[in-house]
Amino acid sequence: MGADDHGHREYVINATVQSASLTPTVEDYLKAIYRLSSQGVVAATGDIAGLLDVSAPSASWMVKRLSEAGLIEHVPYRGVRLTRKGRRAALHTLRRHRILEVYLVKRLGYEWDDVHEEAERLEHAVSGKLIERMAAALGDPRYDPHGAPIPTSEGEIEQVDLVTLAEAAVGATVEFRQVSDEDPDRLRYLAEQKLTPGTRMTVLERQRFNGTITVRVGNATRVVGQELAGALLCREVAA
Amino acid sequence: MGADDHGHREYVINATVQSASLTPTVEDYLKAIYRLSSQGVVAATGDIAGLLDVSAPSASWMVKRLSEAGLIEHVPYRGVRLTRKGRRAALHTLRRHRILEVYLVKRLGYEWDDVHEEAERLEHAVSGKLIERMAAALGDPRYDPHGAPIPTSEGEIEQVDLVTLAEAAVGATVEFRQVSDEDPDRLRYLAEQKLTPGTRMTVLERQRFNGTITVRVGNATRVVGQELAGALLCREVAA
DNA sequence: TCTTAAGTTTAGAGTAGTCTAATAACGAGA
DNA sequence: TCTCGTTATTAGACTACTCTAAACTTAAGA
Repeated sequence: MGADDHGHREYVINATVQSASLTPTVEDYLKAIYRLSSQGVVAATGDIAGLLDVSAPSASWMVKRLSEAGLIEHVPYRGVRLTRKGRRAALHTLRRHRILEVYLVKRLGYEWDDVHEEAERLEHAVSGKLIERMAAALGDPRYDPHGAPIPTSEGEIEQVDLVTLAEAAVGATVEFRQVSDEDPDRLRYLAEQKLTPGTRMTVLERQRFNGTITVRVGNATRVVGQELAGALLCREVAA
Repeated sequence: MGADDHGHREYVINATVQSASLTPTVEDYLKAIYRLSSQGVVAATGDIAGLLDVSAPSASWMVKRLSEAGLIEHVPYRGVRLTRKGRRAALHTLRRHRILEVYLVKRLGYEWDDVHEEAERLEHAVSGKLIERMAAALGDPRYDPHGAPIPTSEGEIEQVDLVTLAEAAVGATVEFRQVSDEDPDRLRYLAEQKLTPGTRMTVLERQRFNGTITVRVGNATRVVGQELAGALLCREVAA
């Protein structure tokens, strides 16, 4: 060692990771990688950079560190995948984030379009004790305000196959289950339209070229644009 | 410039400070300086280092930066004093800390000996909006669980002259008003002894050499050691 | 007034990130 | 198989802190 100084100085990550604190930055990277590799797909360094809004070299540098720490597996120029340790850490942070979101909505009068940013900061600062107290006070919720499943404190997460409304077959009845918490405008729009998780819709028609979808909600008929339809995660329902 | 490079590289603090985020570290330093210079006394660099458990050079370096940012006035080798801007920032953080402490106790079942550490981390992460929601939910509390006054959102703080029980005159009746939140053991002991802020005590006797104080609380007589007595901040009461 | 101890600051280096610019590797089409 | 565009990584610098060791100030005692 010592001879191979590749530009950035080298240091070993100090985390034992058991639950010994990862830095907020590391937690954010792990969450991003988790999101990108939902189906076991490898995440590209560039996608990580894009999601976290950092430069590609920054992401590349962090990937190296994470890999050295045993939190991810990295095949240079190929991509990245969470190890069991990394996945555990990511789900740990995700649990915090989602419990916080529920708490802010249910106990402090936040709107569902307004909780993401706050939770994003708090998830790195709350103790495990506080999160479990919040969870208990809320009756151990299983979903966050946007319908996303909350990992258990043991690190398990419900895995349901959802399709976007954009993908649903004409004639199918689906239940709107989940939407990303990251776009406040979209969330406000959905709230205005009374389109919240749990709503059942029947796909009546799909427009050929603009991708617009017509659905029946209750007795009303509604037209959903392509972009929005692609963001609404739904479960196919028998009837 | 450029020629006078005194070891540490130079950079200008980027904070406009209006309410633009100071780093957590800066907030901690300002809080420490506020505590040390309660009565307008200058705070020594070494005391700041001691309170924050950092080395003297670290404190000295930060003092320089804080001074450049207009948050403190620094006379080298003499000491440090908060500017109006610095005081505002310190009280801002203190408000967050104390609101959080009340919230944790009243809404999440925390014990008063257990809130300091949690609040210490959260105070840097919560938004102003969240703090004001918590404050409103609590009915705008004026004191934290340890009796410390909570600065208003405008940055005003109640200034009451308190004496420690150790200083109270024999024969005097005092009301226990406030105790530091930083020593969990002491707080647990006080809770066990049912000695909480609001308790009235009459000083019956002060032992000559060990400083032990005998007080009457209600109908009971209690002996309070010197160290503990020095930590109990009291208000002198007429009767 | 001189010396010395205590306390403060400077010197210089390390850590965990950030960035831009330059280089290297991959993979798709000719 | 070669070339070229895209993507990834390395090079090197900067920030906001941390530290130890050394130098400097101040205040107090002889």
